[in-house]
Amino acid sequence: MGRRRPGAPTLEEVAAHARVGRGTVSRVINNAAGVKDSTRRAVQQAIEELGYVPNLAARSLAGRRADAVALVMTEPDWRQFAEPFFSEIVNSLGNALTDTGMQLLLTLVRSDTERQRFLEYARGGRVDGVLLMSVHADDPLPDMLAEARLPTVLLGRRSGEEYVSYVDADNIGGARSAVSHLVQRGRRVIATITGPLDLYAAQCRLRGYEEALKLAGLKGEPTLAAESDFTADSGRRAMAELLDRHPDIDGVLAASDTTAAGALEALRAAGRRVPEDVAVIGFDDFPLAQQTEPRLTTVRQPIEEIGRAMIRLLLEEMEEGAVAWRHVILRTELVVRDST
Amino acid sequence: MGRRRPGAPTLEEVAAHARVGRGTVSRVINNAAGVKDSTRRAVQQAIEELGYVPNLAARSLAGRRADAVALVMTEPDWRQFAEPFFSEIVNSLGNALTDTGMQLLLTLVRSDTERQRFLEYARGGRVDGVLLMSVHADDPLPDMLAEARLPTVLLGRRSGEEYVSYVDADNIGGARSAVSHLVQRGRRVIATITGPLDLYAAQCRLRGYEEALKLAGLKGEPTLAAESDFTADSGRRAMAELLDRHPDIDGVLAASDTTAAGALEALRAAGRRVPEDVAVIGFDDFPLAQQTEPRLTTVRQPIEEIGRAMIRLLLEEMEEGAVAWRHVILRTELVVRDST
DNA sequence: TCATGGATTGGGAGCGCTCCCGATTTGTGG
DNA sequence: CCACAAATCGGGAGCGCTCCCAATCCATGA
Repeated sequence: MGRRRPGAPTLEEVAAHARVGRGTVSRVINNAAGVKDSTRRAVQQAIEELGYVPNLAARSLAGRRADAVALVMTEPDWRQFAEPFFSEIVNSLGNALTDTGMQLLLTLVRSDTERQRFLEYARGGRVDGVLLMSVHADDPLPDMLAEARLPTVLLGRRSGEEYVSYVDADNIGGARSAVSHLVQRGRRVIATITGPLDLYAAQCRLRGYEEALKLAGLKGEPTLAAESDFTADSGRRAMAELLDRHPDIDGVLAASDTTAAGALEALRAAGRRVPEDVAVIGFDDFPLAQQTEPRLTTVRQPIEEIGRAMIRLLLEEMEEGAVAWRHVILRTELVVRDST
Repeated sequence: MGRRRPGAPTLEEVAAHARVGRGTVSRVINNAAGVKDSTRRAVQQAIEELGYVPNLAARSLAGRRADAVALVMTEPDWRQFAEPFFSEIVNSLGNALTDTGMQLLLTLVRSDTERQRFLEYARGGRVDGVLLMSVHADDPLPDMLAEARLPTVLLGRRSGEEYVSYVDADNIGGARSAVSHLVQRGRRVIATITGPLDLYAAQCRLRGYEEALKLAGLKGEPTLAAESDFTADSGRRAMAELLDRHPDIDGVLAASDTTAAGALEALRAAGRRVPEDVAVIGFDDFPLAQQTEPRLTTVRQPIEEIGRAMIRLLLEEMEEGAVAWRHVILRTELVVRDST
């Protein structure tokens, strides 16, 4: 099954063709120093003429490196995958990786079989490091990777006691400042639409919400919180439910911009004006936040910085061999627009 | 950069530990026949005890195979990536690949640099085959892969004269039967919201629409067609535009369910009842089609079959070394629900 | 009991590349 | 023109596995 085309030129053939040694060709294709300019050109010409492409398996084997990192989505529910957060993150990781010469491979782990297969793939040395996103509290994969001594960086953490390296946004602080802003705007009955609460990030945002209420001397009732799964649809439903329970709501913090967009629709359907009757704040600051009507006030997550930080941590860990875990928490920022 | 943990046990060490030869261990880990049961068990125990994991680079090098296929998204516009079509397809490909033991790697090609890097990766033998989705008419990647003799299968084709292997749905037939159904329902002013017309699939659906109109003796004006990019938002806009141009529209064929959902909203906003005033048909039959109000009549694309067919073609091509191109066109089916 | 042939098994010969050290070439100053 | 160091270069020694053939084992039937 799947033999490679035979007769692909090898490094040795290039060397013969250019009348130099193997080492020299190797130096040239790896852009290493210590090759006379004239020689380098001769080799490059030979490569050109033969249409030589290095065999990456051989390179991996000899060099003990794969020059690739995997981005793993552990999400049995595929809907998640289609959310903008995902594509934004992939984008920023791609950018951050561009000049390292490494390939970014996305991998999907939807079942135990697939988890096992990925583990074999990773432990088999096909990737130098692993990036994990949307890790739920009970996901064992990070531990398995850590045990295998594979450089690993999580996007977000599974709990407050996470040890595996991670990059996270300051969810508590972001939510807190959002709610404080609502309070400053004179809102008194402030509800929240949370994300799925088995995600630590969602818990943190809820915590920030509660803290800010307490700080403002407002009482936070459990009935002022409704859970969503980050989709617009669930946001719509949650908002309708909240309005049902508390018709006097005048402020809402949503778990994401997408959710907030759903909430806006529900509010419109219920005949509430935004922001006059109800002020709404989203979370993420995706492009979407500027396309809603009215444009969303939201808590900006520095996606680009998150991507860069993840890659930086991963490279560091690869460098020194996964002997320590590093954590980075990035500041969030309130972006005030028209919905508050 | 990125040395693998040293001291990982090798096949040779396992052999020594189990007091057998290298070949025997190889046979065991590859589940090959011709090993006595008792020997097999002994080897398995040794593997267990040493925590042995095969080095995939070495396996690739010696076996001239990668046991992985890449799914490439060539889409400079990331929004596309977040559409349900993508996750559905990935899902079905994942299923189809499950029992081949191969890894599915998603790769993103957003720029020329990335295209080049991917090409090196693929030609370097890191994957045995390539699946390409959402290929636009002017995408050179399929040709480059074909030239490199890499087994390749497209999802959809770039034009009517596509030669590279592909799996496609019968877009013309699907659109035609959808419009015929509208005609049967007594509709006379039938519009269409097309997909981006640089996608051949979108052209075909438009063609099917036109053919059916002609068949029914209705005249099709260019102003009865509006272009979208498959998103709900563009569907909404296109529908509003169509209503503007032809207030007497009583039937619409949308380019996808997502687009149709947008169209439904625009119709509602314009005060039209569906299906009483205007009948709407989507395309794809995603779960979404059953969640709209009213539930969508739509043209079902057999996603699961498409995934299976793509994998089958790819495996065949890998088997025989990309000496021929194969094409499969899958039948589509009208699913009648409440919007017509 | 002993050939006979199929079932197992061992291990040599690579796969194509990187690493690295010793050899060769080149350049420099006296 | 020569000694000596620096800049280049060549190629042996693997990396860990699969392939495959020769060697060994074993059950059978005459």
